[in-house]
Parts: sequence; C-alpha cells; structure tokens
Amino acid sequence: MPRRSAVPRRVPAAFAEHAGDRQFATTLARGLEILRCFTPQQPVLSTAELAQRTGLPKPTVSRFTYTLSGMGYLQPDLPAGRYRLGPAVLSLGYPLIASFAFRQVVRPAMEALARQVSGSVSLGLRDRTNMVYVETCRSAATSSFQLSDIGMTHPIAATAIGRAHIAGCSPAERAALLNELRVKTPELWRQHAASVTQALAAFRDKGYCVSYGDLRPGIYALATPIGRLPSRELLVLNAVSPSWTRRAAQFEPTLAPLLLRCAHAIAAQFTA
Amino acid sequence: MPRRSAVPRRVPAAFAEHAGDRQFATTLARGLEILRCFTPQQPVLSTAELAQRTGLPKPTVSRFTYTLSGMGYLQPDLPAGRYRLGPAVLSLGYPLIASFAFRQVVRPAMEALARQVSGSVSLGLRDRTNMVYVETCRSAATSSFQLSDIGMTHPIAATAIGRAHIAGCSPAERAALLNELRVKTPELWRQHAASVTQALAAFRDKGYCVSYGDLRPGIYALATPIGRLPSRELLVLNAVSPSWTRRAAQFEPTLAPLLLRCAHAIAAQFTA
DNA sequence: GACACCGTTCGACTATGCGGAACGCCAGGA
DNA sequence: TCCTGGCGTTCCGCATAGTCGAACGGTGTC
Repeated sequence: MPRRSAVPRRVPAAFAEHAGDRQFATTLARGLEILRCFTPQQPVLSTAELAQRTGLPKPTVSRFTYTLSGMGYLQPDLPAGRYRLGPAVLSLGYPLIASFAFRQVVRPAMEALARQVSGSVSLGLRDRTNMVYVETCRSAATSSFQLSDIGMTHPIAATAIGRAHIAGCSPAERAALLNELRVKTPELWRQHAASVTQALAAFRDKGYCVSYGDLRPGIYALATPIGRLPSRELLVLNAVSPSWTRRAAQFEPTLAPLLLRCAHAIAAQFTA
Repeated sequence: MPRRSAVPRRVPAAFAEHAGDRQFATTLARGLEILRCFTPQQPVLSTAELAQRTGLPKPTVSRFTYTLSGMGYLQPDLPAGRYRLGPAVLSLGYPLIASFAFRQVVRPAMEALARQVSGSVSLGLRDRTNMVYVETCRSAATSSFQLSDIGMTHPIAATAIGRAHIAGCSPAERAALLNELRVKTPELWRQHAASVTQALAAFRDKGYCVSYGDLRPGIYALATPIGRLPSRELLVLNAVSPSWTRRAAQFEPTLAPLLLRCAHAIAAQFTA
C-alpha cells in the first residue's frame, strides 16, 4: 500500500514559486536551466555536474542534453558525455542585439573611456533583478579576473550600474523595482539596501552612482543613466576599474567627470 | 464513437524527424522555437503570429510566452499580448562569447579591413549547416539592408564564409559535412552544389572563397579560414560588400589581398 | 580483475502538457 | 448602444510526453 506513486517530483528550488501553476511549462524552464549552468569558469560540464547544479535526476538531464545538442545549443565535448555551449546560443540573441544599432556608433567613445580608466566600460539594460551588458569595451590592460562582455549579468542592488538604473527610473518604476528587489532577492537586499539608499541620495547631487567593492572587493565602479531606447528601456553606462584601493580618494574626482562626459556624448548621438 | 482521441498532435514540421523519439524533449524544443521566431525585421510578435510561425495552437503558445516572460527571455510589449525578446537571451550566450577572448585583440585589424572594403567583416563558426558570426565590424557607411552582427547566421552552402569553412576542414570532416548539407538542406544544396565544388577548387589555387550574390543579389563576399580554437572549432573570416556589381572584375583583385593579409595578422596574434 | 564512477537506456506510471471550446476584452461600424 | 470580428487567455478532460528508479555497459584505476 505505501504506493510508490507518492514519489514527489524533485522540483528544482528555482521553480518552487511555480508549483501548481498550470500555466508554467516546467519542461521548458528546466531545459533552459541546463543552458544557464555554464559559466566562463566552467565552460564544459558533464551530465553528473549538470544534474547536481540543476537538482534534476541524471536521466532527465541526459534527455535535455540530447535535445539541446540536436538543436545546436549544446555541443558534445570529449571525453564523451561532456557538453559545451554551442554557437546557436548566440543566434538566439541576434535579433535583439541587431536592434541596438547605436552600439556601433558609441563604441569609439566607450573605448576611449575604457583606456582612460584602465578598465572596462559597458552599456546595460535591466532584466528583472539584474543588469545585462549589451555592449562592452575593455582597455588592453584589463585584468582578466572576470571578463566583462556582452550578456554578462550583475545584480542590481550590488552594483553601480544597477543603482544608476534605479536612479534613472520614474518614481513609480522605482517603487515597483525596489519592492521587487526586496521580495525576490532578500539576501542581496539585506546586504546592500543601505548602499542603495545612499547611492540614490548621492545621485541627486552628483549625477552618478558608485560601488566601492560591493560586488567584489577591490573593484570600484561608477555608473550613470543615459536615456530610453525606442522600446522604453533605460540604458545605463558604467566604468569599472580594479586597482584603485591605494588611492580611493582619487577615484571619484578623477573618473566621474570622464564618465559623465562620455554619457553626454552618447546621449547626444542618440537623440541625433 | 468517433473517439476524439484520434486528434493527432499537430507536430510542427521542424520536428517531424523526431517523431517517436522518446529521447527528444518536444516541449523544450517547441519553446525554444518560439524564441527563434523573432527577427530584426519582426522584433515584436503577437500570440497569433507566433502560433502561425511555429504551427502551434494559440493556447500552447500562450503558455510558452508566459513561461519565457517569467524567465526574462521574452518581454511583454504593448498593446498587451505582444512580445519582444528580453535581455536575458543575451546572458545565455555570455559564457560562450567570453571564451572568445581573441575578439578584443583582433578587432582593430577587422575594423581596418571593414573600412577598406566599405562593408562588414566577420568571424564565424559552424553550427550544423550554418555559419554563426561571433564577431562583426562594420564600416560607417554600411548600407543597413541586413545588419551583420554577433549571432547572425547564414547557410554554409550559399555563402563565402561557409565555403571557406568547408575548404578549411580536414578531408574526413569535409566528407561528413558535405553529406550533412546534402541530406539536411537538399534545396540549398541543389542550388549551390556547383558553386561549392567550384569554390573548393578555386580555394586550392588562391586561398580564399567567393560568393557573387549567391545569398542575396548584388552582395559580394570573400572568405578564408583562419585556424582552430582551443575547442577545435574552425574559425573563419569573411568580408562582405555591396555595390561592386558595376566593377565585378575588380572585386577579387582589389579585396582578396586585403582579406588574406588580415587573416594572417589574426592567425599570428592567435598562435602568439 | 575487481571496483568505482559515469552516462545512457529501459520501462511503468502518472503528472504534465495539450488543444478544442468557451470566455472576456477591445476596436470599429452601424 | 448594440453588433461583429479578431485576439488572447482560461478552462478542463484526455492521453501522451515526460519522469526517474533501476539496470546496463563502458571506462579508468588500483
């Protein structure tokens, strides 16, 4: 009688919120979660590793890797049973990235700023509680600790670019966003709520936001909102630089004017 | 008594080949097919349009858009019931694009070539029967007919970059690839088989491949293979330019040396 | 050669996804 | 104001597509 049917489906923690949501296509979400497991640090993953990261049983992972490989989103790697992302994942983003025609135009200004700050300079958009880079320029000397590049994401609350986004929102948007951060990322919110409040106050005076190693120790960043795309999304510019810990006091005075000048240049080319 | 159960699941043509394949996760594949419907020309799609393009019934599409929106891959657009790609689609490609560190290094050489040819210059990798751009540079004056950019795909058989890929393959790889093209894209193969054969012969003499408007009338292109990435994938360089129809005879003599010089420069930085 | 680990295959079970039909909404026209 | 047509979502019974424990085969190690 202890009917085996009681085996509860091992729901990955990430989708707990959708339990009982008949509208939510679990299989689709789980499959996409496979693709999300890969990182620059772990570009090749085995079935067992994917199973561990997603919380799915091995046979399920196996079926997904089979399907995703067939569609080009994964590529089998040697030794057998290991997978890398396939070039097809880039083609998913193409229609979106092609709609950002301004990227070509503003690159020189961003490259110049990247050289000036000896770091990386990016344009980002919001995705739920994250900022996603849609364009990135790096100075030749950038330490390759974590490579900034198109598609990189950072939590809004913990970063200068995220705080600048909040600052650039309308009051209504801002209220909704802050609430979303509080509810959906309580841990990050607890850590950074104070810095966020402070950043918003500072923004009113100075026109930019900062992060002094909030995401990663020793990495300092500045950011400022630029304007709205035709699709109404808010575009934000940042400049990130390591190695200012020894002269922290010089960081803002030196770089903030450069950032703001670049932002204005970009905004000008925008409306033009 | 005409039991309704006979209702055959309306299988989208794209997955006909997987009918009865228990290993293939149809729901995942269908959901991803939704994302593939978007193009630069049609960046916003309604439920009805998605249903039409995928061949799926409206309620199914609705469930997928709900799921994909929740995950950030789609963004609801106004008026209600319309969708755009969300920034999260870019984050799927990040781990892959970050692994192409060479992009930063070779950009200047590519930009120079793009200016020289008054067109676009790209680096591409193979995805099944297509080439996918992993980096693109455009001259300022590029006619924006179809915007080359990261993630853009082109069929192998119909393009210079695809033919150059074939030329750069080992004999065993080439045999397998040509067979795959014949089987999986019979229509394209029929149209371009002769040009492919010709291109391979020409490659042995000259070291590059051409396409004189094979994909789109009036668009001429050159391409040459560069070398293997650490992951063993073959990297290929192309240069595309419109507006040479009036001086077709000048196209190759003028641009081919520039392309080859750029390719060698890139290859050098590679092995270094 | 035994063992440990891993990835895939098998198969029974049923929860999950499916999709026709109904519903509610909105815009345009009479 | 009331139709009408088109669209997107919701509903809900059905059965199929997904699930996952267990078994299997392959590989590397001691």
